[in-house]
This record gives sequence, C-alpha cells and structure tokens, in this order.
Amino acid sequence: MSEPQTTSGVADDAAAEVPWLSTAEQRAWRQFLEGTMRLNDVLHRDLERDCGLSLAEYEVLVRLSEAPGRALRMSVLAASLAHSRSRATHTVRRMSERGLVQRVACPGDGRGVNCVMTEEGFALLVASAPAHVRSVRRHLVDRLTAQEFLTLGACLDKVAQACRAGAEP
Amino acid sequence: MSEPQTTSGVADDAAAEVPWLSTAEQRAWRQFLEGTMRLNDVLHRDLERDCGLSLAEYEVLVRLSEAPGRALRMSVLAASLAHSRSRATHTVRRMSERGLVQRVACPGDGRGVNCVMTEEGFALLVASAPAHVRSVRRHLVDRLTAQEFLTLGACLDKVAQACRAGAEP
DNA sequence: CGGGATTACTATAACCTTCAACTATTCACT
DNA sequence: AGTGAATAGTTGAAGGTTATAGTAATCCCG
Repeated sequence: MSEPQTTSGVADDAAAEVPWLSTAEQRAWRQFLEGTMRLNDVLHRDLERDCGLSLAEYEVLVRLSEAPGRALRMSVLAASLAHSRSRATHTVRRMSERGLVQRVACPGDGRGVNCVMTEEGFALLVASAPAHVRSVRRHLVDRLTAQEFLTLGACLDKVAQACRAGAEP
Repeated sequence: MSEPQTTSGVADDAAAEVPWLSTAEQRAWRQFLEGTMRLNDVLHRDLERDCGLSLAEYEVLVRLSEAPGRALRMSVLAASLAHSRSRATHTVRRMSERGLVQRVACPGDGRGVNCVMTEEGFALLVASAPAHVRSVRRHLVDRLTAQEFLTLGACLDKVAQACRAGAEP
C-alpha cells in the first residue's frame, strides 16, 4: 500500500523488487480505502437506525425477494451474497429467530436447507427499502455523475471477477 | 438498493415517493458492493497469511511509519484510520502485546497517550509491504487502466468527504 | 449393492468491532 | 481558586465474523 518512510534506506531493497505504487496511485488507493469504509459504515448505521436491519440482513431479504417462491438454498444464498456458508448460517439463524425467514428441508436433497422469506420478512423489506435507497443515493449515487457511477460499477465488477477467479495475472 | 419483486404492487407506493435506482444503477451498485467486499476479503486473507497482520494492523503501522518520531496520539491515529477511538484502543493493545507498538504518556497533556512504533513493528512493516503491495496490484490496480484507477480514487474521495461532512444534500 | 469421496450444512470457539459506561485530565469562566 | 463542561482514553460486555472441525446425505463407480 504505502512505502514506509525511512531515512535508513532499509525499504529501498524491497522497493527494487516490487513495483511500488506511484504517489498518485497511492493517493487513489487511500481514497478508495477510506471511501469504501466510510460509506459502508454510514449505510450500515442508517439502516440499523431506521429499520433495525444490518446490511447483511437486508441483502438476504433482497435476494430472497427476487427468488422464485421467495426461497433459496443456503449455499446459493451464501454464494450470491459472497459470504461464507458459515456466515450465512449464522445470519439466517438470527433472522429466523426474529421470524423474518424460515428454514425448511430441501425437497429432493436431504442435505439441503431452503431459506424461505416469511410475510413478515417481506413486509420489513418493503418498509425498509425506501429509506435504504435514499441513503445509498444520498451518500453515493448523488455524489457522482451518472457516468462516474456506472464506471465505478464496471471497475469493481472487473475486480470482483478477478477475485472470484483467484486472481492469477 | 433493489426494488422488492412483487406481484401485489405493494412496493409501488414507496417507489412513488422515493427516486428508485434505474436498472443500470442497480447493477452498478451491486457490482460495487460485491467488488469492494471481495477485494477487502482477499487483501485481508493475503496479508494475514503472508505476514500475520490484519489490514487494520497494517494500516496502523503505515500511519506510524509516516509520523514524526514514528509516534501518534491515539485520537489522531483513530481519526486518520477512520476508526472509532475504542477500536483503535483495542487494536493498539493487541499490537503492543505483540511488541509492535508501545504506549507512552503524552508529554504536556496528561490525558493523552502516544502510540509509538517499535523497531520490531517497523521491521515487520518493511517485511510485509512488498507482499501487500503485490496483492493490491494484483487484485485491484492491474485490473484497471491507470485512468480508471485514478478516477476510482477521485470518486471515493468525494464519497468520503460527503460521509465525513454528515452528507446533507 | 456398497464403501469411499464429495457435498451441504451446522456447532463451537476464538477473534474483532461496537456500544455504553466510566475515569482522568484539561478548559472556560466567574 | 473552583466548578461545570468538554476532551482523551479505556474498559467490559454484547454482537457479528471467521476458522475449524464435525455430522449427515448423496454421489460415484467398481
């Protein structure tokens, strides 16, 4: 990320082997880090305050709302959220304790578990979406031109694909 | 973020009040979410595996390495990391238990605490930086054109500024 | 059919972050 | 000086995430 400031030159050997980041790149990288962190923070806080949902829980509800029968297998849900299966299990357990989703055995595959959205869960999503969209607009979309925002999406999509692929050069 | 799919039209009332996201915007938003999440994940994992450091700990070392005397007051450190003071306290405590930093009373202000990098901490940063930079390049920088990357930084900087300001329109 | 490999998911514990409450010090003002 | 407000930082508990190991069902293929 950033070259350790040193008067001893001890870091220069490393710099010789690794293509370091230019000053401009370094600034861009830090801006990226801080921006994504702060955005995540504020969206999470808004959603928690206004709707009593974490970002992760909201995402679960969105995915389920779009699935046929408002149901998704745990593994599919986890993959679609880019979460570990373990994380999905915990999140869904907490949500089911609140009555937002239900877990039912997967017909046809005894190993599988289907996560189904309850009416209550759907109602909460419907009630929460406007405030959340407003928040996303206010903190992200409205800060950029339409073109910038779409470019942002395209860039991060390339990154996501590389990460998914394991990111060999 | 995304309009709940509904056949009942129950969400349309909300949509009437809130400027929803267009299909293209929605795609961009999800790409952004997934990309930042996966990038964060893979960078964290790489750093942890190669160097035994979390991203947060690495950032602490970077900030300290750039500070005069390789020391920073806790509150300055926390602000510069965009972390809560509490989080900074915990992180620094763990790092000091490993001998990477030291906490010393702040001369001139009895309330303050200075966090000072040890030689060991500096050595670990120097040893870790090359692998981390490689990781950032591989997963982010090299996936984009130079122009795209700088634009990315500029966009997230606008977002960060808005978040810092409290984001009134 | 049957036994090993694979897949699907869960449980436990360790770790990190957040939150709220708390102590100590300094500042502002009379 | 003296008191109330603000600042600096820590603490401990609660909650979420990750890692690891475990159980159960299915698949594969001889």
